[in-house]
Amino acid sequence: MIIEELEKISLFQGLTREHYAELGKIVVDRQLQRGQFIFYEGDDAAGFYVVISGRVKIYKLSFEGKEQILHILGQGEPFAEVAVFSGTVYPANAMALEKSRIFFFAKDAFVRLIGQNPSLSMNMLATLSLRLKQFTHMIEALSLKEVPGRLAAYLLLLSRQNESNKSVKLNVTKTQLASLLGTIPETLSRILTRMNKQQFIESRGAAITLLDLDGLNDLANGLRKL
Amino acid sequence: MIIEELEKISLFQGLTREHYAELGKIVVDRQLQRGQFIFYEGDDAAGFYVVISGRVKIYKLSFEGKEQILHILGQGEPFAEVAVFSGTVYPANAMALEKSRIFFFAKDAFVRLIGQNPSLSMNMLATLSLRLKQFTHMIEALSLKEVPGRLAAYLLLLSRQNESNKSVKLNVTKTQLASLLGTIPETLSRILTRMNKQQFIESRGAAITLLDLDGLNDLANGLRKL
DNA sequence: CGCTGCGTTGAGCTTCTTCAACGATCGTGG
DNA sequence: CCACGATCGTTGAAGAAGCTCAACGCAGCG
Repeated sequence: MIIEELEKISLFQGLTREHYAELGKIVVDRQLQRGQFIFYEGDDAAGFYVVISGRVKIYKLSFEGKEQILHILGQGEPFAEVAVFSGTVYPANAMALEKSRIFFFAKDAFVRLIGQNPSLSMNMLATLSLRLKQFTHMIEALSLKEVPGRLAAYLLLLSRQNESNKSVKLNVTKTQLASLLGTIPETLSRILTRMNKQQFIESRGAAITLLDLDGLNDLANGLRKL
Repeated sequence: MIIEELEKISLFQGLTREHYAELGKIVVDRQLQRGQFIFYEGDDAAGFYVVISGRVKIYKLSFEGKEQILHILGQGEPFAEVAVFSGTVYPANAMALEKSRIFFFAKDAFVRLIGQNPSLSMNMLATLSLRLKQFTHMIEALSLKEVPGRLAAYLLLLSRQNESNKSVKLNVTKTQLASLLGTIPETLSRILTRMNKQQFIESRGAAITLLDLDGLNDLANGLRKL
């Protein structure tokens, strides 16, 4: 049961049967309620996690309580890997967005495994690099784009992933989307309204149809304003 | 000459004599003028670099020309490592801030080395993790802190590094600092003035004395406003 | 059935940017 | 070595973008 789940995790692709067995020995299987905390920023970092089912958010909080979501992770995605290789505490908070199942891997046991398995370490390097790239885009968006541009970029990203090009279904609440885009629900709501009025999109609840891909692209690149 | 430089690079600590020789074979030694470009965002990523002397900035540009500096790198620090493990193009621009010397390592040759050397791969994992943590702080700052808070956090960071606790010397121009903090020179200048007037700091050019560490800490954490 | 969280809208305000002007400084070529 | 241009840094006035606060409808869930 556990081994089967391990084999589905892309981070663990290319491992030998023995290594799966090793992983199986050190893994801790956890069930989470919706809204349950996994760790808080500053907690001692004992290891990292992989989402088996459900969804998890990684986020920071300001003193006033404003939230910035760094990631929303789904099936097969690892999180808190940073804790394994650098630093002794988690640099952000983690919470289950829905009923979820996650695997925990203790730091030291995992480091031993990775030292013996070049393929595992290459996978981990690729994972970390990917995250760095994502953060690069997030920093760019926060610093160089206004909220309409960030939203447009996000919608286009979704449409590229979904393949059903012009129709997109938000997989997070609008409040969470606001937090992911570095803004607040009120602002997001207003901008969605404006995008509707100006025929960039047509949104009904979580279902959004992209009416003007070129226009959205211009918004995302700062070539046009709302 | 080259081998000696390689031995000083912390990313390469713990390697055998043979591996240094290998690295020496694949390294490309480059001299850069102040202001010289190293690569542009979107360029084909052939490998990564290490700064031997001088300083290099990694940055993004908006369509309107506003710049966000992601990193400023000095002696011994690697950059563009992401290019090696994920993606085919550089995700940002790189330019020498001063006369600099850098080493270039081609992607494929380096990947071969890393596959054979667990110590090298652990070093690389640690490096990437550190960068991720730095980016986490940057995202937090951009999204959750106002400019005075970002500046206070930056000054405190410098003072912690320098050990000469309360006296800090900016190692970048104020224009660059503004870009690093996600703002513009005018705003930074105004805030420095206010911090002076309110006795948080005393600044003369690039030399800044931190007069009220607790106050700066409060600013950095959003407990107090300027 | 009531409660809680989500989403929307309006009014007012804060923060930051833009645009403009100007002095200081730095580096370079004459 | 000086003079010049370019960059850097500062300050003011005006404007834009986004946030806060408040109110309210709505849906989902216990």
